[in-house]
Amino acid sequence: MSSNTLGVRQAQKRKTREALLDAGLRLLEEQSLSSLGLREVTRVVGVAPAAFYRHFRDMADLGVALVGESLGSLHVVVRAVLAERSEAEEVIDGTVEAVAAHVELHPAHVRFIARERHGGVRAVREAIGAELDRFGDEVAEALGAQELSAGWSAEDVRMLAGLYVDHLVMTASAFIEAAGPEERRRIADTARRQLRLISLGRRHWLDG
Amino acid sequence: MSSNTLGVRQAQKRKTREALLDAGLRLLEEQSLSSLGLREVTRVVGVAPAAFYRHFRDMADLGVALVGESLGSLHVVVRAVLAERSEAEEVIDGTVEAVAAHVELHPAHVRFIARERHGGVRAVREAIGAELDRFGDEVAEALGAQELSAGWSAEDVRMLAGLYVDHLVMTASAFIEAAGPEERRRIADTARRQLRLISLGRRHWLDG
DNA sequence: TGTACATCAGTGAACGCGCGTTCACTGATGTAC
DNA sequence: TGTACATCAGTGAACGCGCGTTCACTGATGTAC
Repeated sequence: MSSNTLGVRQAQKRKTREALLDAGLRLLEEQSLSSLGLREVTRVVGVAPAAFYRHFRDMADLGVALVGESLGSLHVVVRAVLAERSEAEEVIDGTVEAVAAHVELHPAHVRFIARERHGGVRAVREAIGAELDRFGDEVAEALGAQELSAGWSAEDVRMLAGLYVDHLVMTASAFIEAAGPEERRRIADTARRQLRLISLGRRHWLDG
Repeated sequence: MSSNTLGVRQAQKRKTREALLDAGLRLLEEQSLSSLGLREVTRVVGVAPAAFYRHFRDMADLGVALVGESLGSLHVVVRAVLAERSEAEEVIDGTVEAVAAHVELHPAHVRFIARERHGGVRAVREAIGAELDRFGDEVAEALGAQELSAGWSAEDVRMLAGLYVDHLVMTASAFIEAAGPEERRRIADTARRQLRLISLGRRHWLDG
């Protein structure tokens, strides 16, 4: 076995682990983590219940692993949006489109985060909270580097970043529950106007 | 039995029903509705499991009843805040204080709403969503009547109202998870500044 | 006021079922020489 | 390359347990006269 290829055994183990995570995520579309059963998950994957313990201590442990996976994919979106260097209006449109596209592409991930952010499993709640804080820090850093933030205190920049992150999560959650294209359009439209209003508040912060 | 007093039988039934709701709410501080058991609830109340069916079809039914109870108490707070007629800055301080006080007074109600808003039980999710929409309508009506909203379209007023309601829910959820007085102060401070920024955006909406 | 009957909230036993966890095991993969 | 032994992901049977739901019931409350 070479140093950069996994042995057959490790590769198979990783495959099973990912199958368990996928099955869990799928089953969580219709229930909460605190009611998801170990046997349910292993049944979907097609392994014996006891095999679960080779990968996770319990369902909370699997949940924490799902947090990393779910928010990792969102990280990419946020970074892409922050890298934008165009006009404010375009940035807003781009952000809302990126969020809509992300929800379309990874609905189960987004639903999981929305559902468990305040869910019944403390370890998972805390993992999501910590990860969203890191998002906030990242956004704050990007905002701080912009001309518009000249003269702002670090605290105020972080407060604005928090508002953006919260708004992003609210919007993503709204998209998830949208019944059809008509409702999605309405949600996107409202989100854009809210971002515009926040953007206006930002521009007048120092002379307000 | 007079027309405005309940018979003994009805009074006792209502008492049991309320005991079931209270027990459910209490147990939901540490888990989600989709994992809350009927036997758990009846055990806390001290009645036979089968007695549950005299009051609710199933746990989802009990959950929907809790939505009314939980958001009913918040309604009072919102109305009080909206009735304020003082300076913008005072209104903001008053709002944040009212939210903090409400969370202090009814933590279980607030936690329930935060947890189940995107939780695993559709009927409850929808009941919460509908009720929050009604909050939005109510706030929009109050905002629309203010001078600052002259020249605004109804849609824009509703959009702003939605932003306020979402922010209120986010702030209440943050208070719930706060570890101590220090963190609560930080959350209140951030919430005030965010409301101030939104308020600025509002003032410049038409000339933006 | 008293009596006879109706209502119905809550009981308690029973049911079949799926749960999480344990355990000794198997057999393919990995390692040492 | 071949052999002997070690590792360990996944097995399958077993366990005790609490679950939701049903049912005929009891006895206090309510109603009609």
